[in-house]
Amino acid sequence: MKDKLKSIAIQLFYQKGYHACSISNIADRAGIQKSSIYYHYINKEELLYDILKETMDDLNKSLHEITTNIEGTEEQLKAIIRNHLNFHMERQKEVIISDSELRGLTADNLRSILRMRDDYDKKIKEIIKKGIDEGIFINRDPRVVTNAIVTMCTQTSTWFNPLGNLSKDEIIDIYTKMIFDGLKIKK
Amino acid sequence: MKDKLKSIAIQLFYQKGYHACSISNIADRAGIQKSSIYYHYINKEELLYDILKETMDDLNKSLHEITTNIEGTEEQLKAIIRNHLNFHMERQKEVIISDSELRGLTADNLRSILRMRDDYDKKIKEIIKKGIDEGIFINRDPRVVTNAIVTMCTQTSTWFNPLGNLSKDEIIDIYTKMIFDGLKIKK
DNA sequence: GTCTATATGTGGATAGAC
DNA sequence: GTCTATCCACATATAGAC
Repeated sequence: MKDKLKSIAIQLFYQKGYHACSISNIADRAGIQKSSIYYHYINKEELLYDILKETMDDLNKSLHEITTNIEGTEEQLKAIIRNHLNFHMERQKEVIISDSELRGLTADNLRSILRMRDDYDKKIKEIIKKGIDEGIFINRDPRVVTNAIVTMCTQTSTWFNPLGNLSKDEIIDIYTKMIFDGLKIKK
Repeated sequence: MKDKLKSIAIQLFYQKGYHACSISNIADRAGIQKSSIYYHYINKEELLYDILKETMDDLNKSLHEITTNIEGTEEQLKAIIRNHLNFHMERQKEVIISDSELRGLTADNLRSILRMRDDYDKKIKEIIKKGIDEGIFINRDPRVVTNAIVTMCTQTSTWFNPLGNLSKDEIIDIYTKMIFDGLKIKK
């Protein structure tokens, strides 16, 4: 039931927003009384935190896999982009909640999630830096470059349509080429 | 007072989120009773809609200025990117509300805002298409390319720090170069 | 592990005086 | 244009039975 509640909450927090979705809404859909929810979660925030924590954990784990198993700066960055895009197109609801409902967390929980997010971004920034040092990437502020890449990939969660006429792989291909080579035809 | 209420609402909707911010919160900060708000706005949603509408209006106007006053596909796209970035770094609160609180709108109001947003995106897509036809941009799905560019620029609203050590112009410069030429040093 | 019943607060919104 | 007073619905959360 705890898992069921979580997946209902993901659906409803995504659809209506955390504050617009009540404990009753979740209970109704689970077919239990709202008071029964408090057996599984001490309060509403813990339910939100559980979702955010799991999502960030999974994302960070997938990044760790890549940095330990793939060699070469450019290949690493390509794999990271592919992974980030896949993750955000596959788990659209969770990542949209992660991006818009952090204000629903109290201070400690917020800190914990922000630290995970910072760790993730920092690892990518280090790879960009490495590429600049190795002379394969153009020397531009790594913080800004990282933000640009991460945010554009993250936002696929908001517009990607699994039933649309473009597959995830086609989008990954376009994004990768755009990031590495840009828009313009070189003379 | 109506303007004052709007600017307080922008601040609070941004900080706490639309549903987490009550009419009382806004009234308190304005130094009036909550019932007095209903003299200016018929309900809470109209206040949200007023903010979103004005923001989208301003954004669309600025885009129209560019497409009528600037010649050349590449120069137009550069100006659009510069404008979009400037707008999103200058009006961070409003655009973040625009991006996260659409669910607070009822059907008619939502349709109206979405149409404005679609118009905006469509104009950019047309310019990308034109650049492809003219042989200056690489032939990739214009919808995807537009989304990539627009979303990465929009998200500066979430991380740009006006007090940070990078100016808006420096960020615009980096973004423009990344979009047109990518990350990699060409051999 | 889920139920019924309930406490308590606060939400958006309206009526009518000044 | 702002006030006081009030309505009613619904929010989160708890107590205690089954």
